[in-house]
This record gives sequence, C-alpha cells and structure tokens, in this order.
Amino acid sequence: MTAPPPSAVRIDAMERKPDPGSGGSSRREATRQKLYEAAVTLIAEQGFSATTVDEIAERAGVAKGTVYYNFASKSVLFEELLRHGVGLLTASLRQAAERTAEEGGSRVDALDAMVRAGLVFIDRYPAFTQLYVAELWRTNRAWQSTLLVVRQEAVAVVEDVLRAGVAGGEFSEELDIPLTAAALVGMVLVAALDWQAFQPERSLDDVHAALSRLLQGRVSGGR
Amino acid sequence: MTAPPPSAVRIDAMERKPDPGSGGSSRREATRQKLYEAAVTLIAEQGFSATTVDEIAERAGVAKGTVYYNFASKSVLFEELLRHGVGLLTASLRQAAERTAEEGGSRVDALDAMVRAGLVFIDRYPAFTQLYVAELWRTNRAWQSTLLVVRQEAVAVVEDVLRAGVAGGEFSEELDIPLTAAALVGMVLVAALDWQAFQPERSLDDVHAALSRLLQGRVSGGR
DNA sequence: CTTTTTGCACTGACTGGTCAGTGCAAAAGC
DNA sequence: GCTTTTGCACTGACCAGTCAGTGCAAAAAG
Repeated sequence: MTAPPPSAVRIDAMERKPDPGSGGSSRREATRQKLYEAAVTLIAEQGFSATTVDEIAERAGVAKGTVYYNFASKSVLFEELLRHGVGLLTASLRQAAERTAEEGGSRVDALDAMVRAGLVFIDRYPAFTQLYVAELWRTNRAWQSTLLVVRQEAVAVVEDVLRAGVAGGEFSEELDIPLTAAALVGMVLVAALDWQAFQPERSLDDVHAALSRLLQGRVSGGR
Repeated sequence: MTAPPPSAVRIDAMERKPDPGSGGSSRREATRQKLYEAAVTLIAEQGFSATTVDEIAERAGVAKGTVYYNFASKSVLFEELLRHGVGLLTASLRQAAERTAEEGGSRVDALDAMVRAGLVFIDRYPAFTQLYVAELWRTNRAWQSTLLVVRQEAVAVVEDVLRAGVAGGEFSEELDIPLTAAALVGMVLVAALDWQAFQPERSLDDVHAALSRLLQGRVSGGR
C-alpha cells in the first residue's frame, strides 16, 4: 500500500531532436515532461475531472501560468499525454513482434513476446495504464476521437500477428481476429493491473509464465 | 451512435416486498430505482466527478432535493449503485457454475458457462460494466474499500471453479489461480466492451464462440 | 361527516466554496 | 534581446449540499 517510486510513472521524453539550429528549446521540453509526469499520476489516482490544474502545477513544481504557456488547456495536456503514452506502447509491441520474427520464432512466440512487452510497459508505467483503461470506454468526452485512433493503432499490432498466423496456417481459419485481439489485450491488461494492485511483490517473469500457460492452452491437462 | 434504449441500462429493483403492514414505502423504492438508472448511464459516460447531481436528478425526473432525501450524498448513491450491480453479477456467475455442475459438465464447461453469463450481464448492463472498469483501479477514492470487497466477491467465484478443477486433476497443478482468474475476467470484460463499443451488431453467440475457442486453446492448429 | 393534525416524499431557490482560465509586470534563462 | 517562467490577484461559471416550504393521504378529533 506504499506509494510507488516516482520512476514508476515516468513517461520518457519523445526524444525530440535537440535541433540547435532553429529554436526547439529543450528547456521547454523539460517543463512539458515534468507536467506529463505530474499529470499522469494525479489523473490515474483521481480521474481527470477531480484533478485540478493547481495540483498538477504544484506537483510539477512550476507556476500555474506555465501550464497554460505550454498547453492550450487542461484537456489538451491530457490528450497529448494519451497520444504520447500509447505511442510508446505501440512501438514496444511492434518491436517485440519484429524481433521474434527475425529470430525465426512462430506466431505464438510473437504473441508471447508481445504479452511480455505489454507486461514490461505496464510495470514501467502503471499510472498511465490505469488512466488509459479508465478512459477508454467513456463516451461523450472531448478526447474520445483521439482515444479511438490511438487504441486502434495498438490493437492493430496484435491483429497483424493474428492475421499472419492465419495466413500461414498456424492459426485456425475460424479465428475471429478483432475480437481475439481485444480479448488478448484485455487478458494482459487486467491481469497486469491486478498484479500491480493486489500482489505487487510478484516478479514479472512469474506473471508472464502464468499468462503464457493460459495463452498456449496449457490450462487443462497436466504438464 | 444512437442512444441505447433505456432498458439497456436497467438495474432491476431488488424486489422489496411491498410490505403494506409496516412502513416500507414502495414509492420511495421506485424513486431510488429511477435515480440508479439515471446515475449509471451518466457516470458511465462522463465519470463520477464530471457528473453533477443536478443532471442525475433531471434525468430521473425528480428534484435535486429528492436525491438528498434518498441518499446521504453523491458518493453514497454511487457506492450503493456499485454494491447493487456487482451483487447481480456475482449471483449470475455463481448460478452459471452451479447449473453446469448439476448437469454433470466439466470444469471447462463451467468456465465457459461463466463466460457466457458474463457476456449476458454486460449485454444487459453495459453502462454499469463501463463504470465498474473505469473506477476499479483508481486509488485514493472514497469508495475504494467498497470496490475492493465487491471485486473480490466476483473474482472469487471464478477462483473457486479453478481450484475445484485443480483439485479434481482437470487443470494443471501449476495453475496460478488468482492471476488466471483475473486474466479470464479481463478477457471477457475487454472483449465484451469492445464488442459493445465497436461492433455492436454482432450476436452474443458469435462473441461467445470466439471466446470459447480462445478459452479452450483451440487458437493454434486447424479445426 | 367535516375539520384538523400528522408524517412522508418531494421541491427548487439559495449559499458557500471551488476551479479553469486570464492578465500582467517582473525575473530568469539561453 | 529573445523566449520562457514566475507570482499572484482576479473573474465568472459551476456545483454539492441545505432548508423552508408544498402536496397529499391517512389518522385523530370534534
């Protein structure tokens, strides 16, 4: 029940080119980064509406005016946070799938690697994951469309692997690609959030092993 | 994108006895019911903090004062809503497991029946499900403890079936019961919410079939 | 039978507080 | 000497919760 270490919620900078020629100030980028970090934990804990801009500014250690100097509004800050975080996840999933393919692994191996990549991501950015899940199925919110786009990017990576598996004869023709992709994502998401929330002492390998077993249908039957 | 029919979000009345002898006014119960129905959709759409008591009252067709006549506060209303909804889900899951057992089905059959029961529940009360998922992993909120208790009740039903399966030799000894239960719940939850949100035209049977296939490890290999 | 009282459910205007966003002059980087 | 940040006072909308009062039916009184 202790608070997670600050590093647990860091969202890495997007590696903007320093761009010394023009005027892409890195000071500004550092401020935005601090604001992302402050916002992500607060919003994960309390929700968007219950989190005040004053709180975000205070936790980031900047003046309130700075928030508005860097972002047009509270919800723009939030939208950029979403886009940024899901970008990291998507890149990580895609990389896991590609690496497996290069090493000559099967499609199931690729799925397994993506499960692990998902767990690593959630382990590193638990607050972001929390916040994402909480907002994903809300309707009537300003950032709905952003969220939809960004969700589709992530799920598409899983769908691509499933599709390739069906095409290569490794998976059943009957496989329902979008639904199965969603179910797999859900499996990892909920298991990982439960891990974080209710048994944080367990290791990532441990959790990964349990999910692998489920993924590979080794639930029923011994061995 | 049209609004769902009102029945889609109905949380059935708890069948209070009319109790004409003592003073259990049924008028009052009807009002509370209307408030539940109004609150569940609004909070699912917008979140707890972004939903105002005025909105809830207006949608329920009562005055704001009536909300406070019936519930001590906005969050008490919400907590009672949570308790009520998860109660319905738990009962439905348990019933599915028991019915399967009576009919001499295997443990996998029981899990499959519970998957279906979960889908039926989400189909009937999509707004409640949405709201539940969105709030479950938030920390620092007043109703955290209520939510934890209520979550454990539901997951425990799944865990019981897994435990029985391990004891009876049907499932591997290595099975990680709490994690697998969470993963299964997540699989159904996320797949179902995606179904509702992104391909609502599909039938429940269809979705159930896709999840069954995944559950029984019939993903890899033909047939 | 008629009048009065009681208690319950509900009403809606009102209050005190909160919070997103603004404006601006002065300081601090780079 | 630009860009960026600070500090801080201010505004106006919005909102949870309150409270004096209404409507009504059933009981009590006359």
